Amino acid sequence: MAEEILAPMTGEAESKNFIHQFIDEDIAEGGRFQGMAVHTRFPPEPNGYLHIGHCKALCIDFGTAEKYGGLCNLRMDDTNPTKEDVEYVQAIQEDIHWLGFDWGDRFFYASDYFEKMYECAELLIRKGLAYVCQLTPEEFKAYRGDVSTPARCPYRDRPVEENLDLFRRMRAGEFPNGAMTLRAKIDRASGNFNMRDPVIYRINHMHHHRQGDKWCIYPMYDFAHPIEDALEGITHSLCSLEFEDHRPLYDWVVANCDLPSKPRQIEFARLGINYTVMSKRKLRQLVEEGKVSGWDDPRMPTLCGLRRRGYTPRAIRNFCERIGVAKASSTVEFAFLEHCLREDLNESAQRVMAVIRPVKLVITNYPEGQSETFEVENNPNLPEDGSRTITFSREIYVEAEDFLETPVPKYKRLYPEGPECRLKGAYLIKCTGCRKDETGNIVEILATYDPESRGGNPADGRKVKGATIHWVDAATAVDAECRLYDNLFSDAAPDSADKNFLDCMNETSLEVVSGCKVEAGLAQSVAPANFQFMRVGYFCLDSKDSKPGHLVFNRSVGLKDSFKM
RNA sequence: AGCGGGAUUGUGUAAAGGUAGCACAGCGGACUCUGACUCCGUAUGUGAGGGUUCGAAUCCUUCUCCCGCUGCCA
Repeated sequence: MAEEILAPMTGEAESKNFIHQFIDEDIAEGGRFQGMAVHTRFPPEPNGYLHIGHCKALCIDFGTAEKYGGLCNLRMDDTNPTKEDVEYVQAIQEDIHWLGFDWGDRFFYASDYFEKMYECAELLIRKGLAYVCQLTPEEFKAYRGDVSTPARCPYRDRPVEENLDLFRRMRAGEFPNGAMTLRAKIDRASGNFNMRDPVIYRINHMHHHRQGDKWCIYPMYDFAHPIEDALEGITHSLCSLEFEDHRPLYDWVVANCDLPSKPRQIEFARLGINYTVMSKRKLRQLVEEGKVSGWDDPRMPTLCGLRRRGYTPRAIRNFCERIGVAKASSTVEFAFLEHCLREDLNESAQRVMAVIRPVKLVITNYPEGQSETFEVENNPNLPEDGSRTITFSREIYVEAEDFLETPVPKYKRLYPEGPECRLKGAYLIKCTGCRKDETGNIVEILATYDPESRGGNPADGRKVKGATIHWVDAATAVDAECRLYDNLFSDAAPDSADKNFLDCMNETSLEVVSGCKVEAGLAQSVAPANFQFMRVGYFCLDSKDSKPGHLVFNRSVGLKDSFKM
């Protein structure tokens, strides 16, 4: 199963990205990675659900390790108890497994290294490379300086013994939150503000989801991360572009903390998709303010949301691999994600017929009271998926837009005196007219069928000029409610997705259509009959076990996206 | 302004001095029992100027524009 998911869909030659080139150079020159296999890590902070952007990082982290025959660890980067929760730890693991990545037995928590990090901090103090600072947060900000003014700190030259004593008392819980910090002594005048004596430990009297109340001081990311990497023997620590400025600090920690290995940080551009909000903070806001039903709302770009919208692991991973890796920040078109999904679904999804906005069609020359059945294939690309039996009779439902009283140019569907059309898998019909109610709405389409075309094949082999039309039998069809989901911000301009994202989040991204008609057998497989249509021309069952089956609809359906004429 | 990055067609990404290619999106057409898929065709690109070279997206130089950083977040 995993292999199936892992198999690439396209036969494109594997090309080297700039990360591979860096690694090749590292391997070629030997040096600090002498004899080490390439080892990467995926380090999410358990403060939210994984989204499509994380998948890019996942593919890079796991993919790079795989390419070089190395390993990739999964590590919860839980150094700040303020935002973290166990709820997320399990969800993250599930989502990663769903995508088909496997970290084997290499699952770690950064917080399990707290003792070692503390030792590193004491080491820095003893080396005269760290000091306890008692500036209040407000003072700290005021003393930070600016591009032309170096930072100041009156506590910078505190004697080593005093620093050690204070730091130990910080750990012992003698001081309240914010009373003091441990700072690295680096360069108060650096143009890179990360190097201006950065805070490496802060006091936070708070229960940690894993460490409980053992600690009241917590290491900062910049200090903790290189230690985590080094302890796990990571050779290449791949992260996104905004950490570029932090690399000197990463290297400083690695150089000064007497660590077992010297990992290298390499940065790449994070994923941006137009019309899509990727900020974890904002996604959380949507959840907390009830704008969506949860992290797995099908409109969310979270992996669990995409899953409910019908995305497959294969499609998502293929997408992430095909968008490439570079350092230039970029925005991929949402249409490409959809393409990758269609590509996968076209191969794998079982077909079924359903009509979203049904109109009755009466076959006037078909005997009343008669019915018959047809065998139709479930997937033309996958004969092994078998077939199913569908019922046909005098009255059926077709899509409202499959009929036009007066056709537009190139319209190949039903209209009076129009071309012969094929009812998929059943018969050839010709439209003869329609019936309207007093307000002019079309309530019934009238047609005649060719009894000599059972199965959709005319006896004389003539070519069918019209289109093939999907239908469901009126007598046996089951009512369903369809939920048409669009991406969260389909109506928003690409950049406004970020600006007024809550305003952009509106009901247009979800349209509920009742009175849809589906094949009887299909409705039985899920109760209640509740369908989610994606705007890419496929839809899925939103079954209770969260394992949607894909069903191909006869053409693109979408909120703004009815078929082109 | 200081520091760090970046710029190849509408979008993303290749081309390590030698024909600017691929994918998506677009447009046109063919095919088709899904207006899907597939296939064929087509338009659009090396940010700007100088230099080195037989030859530059690639090397040098000047400029322009874009992004990130001034949390006791990650």
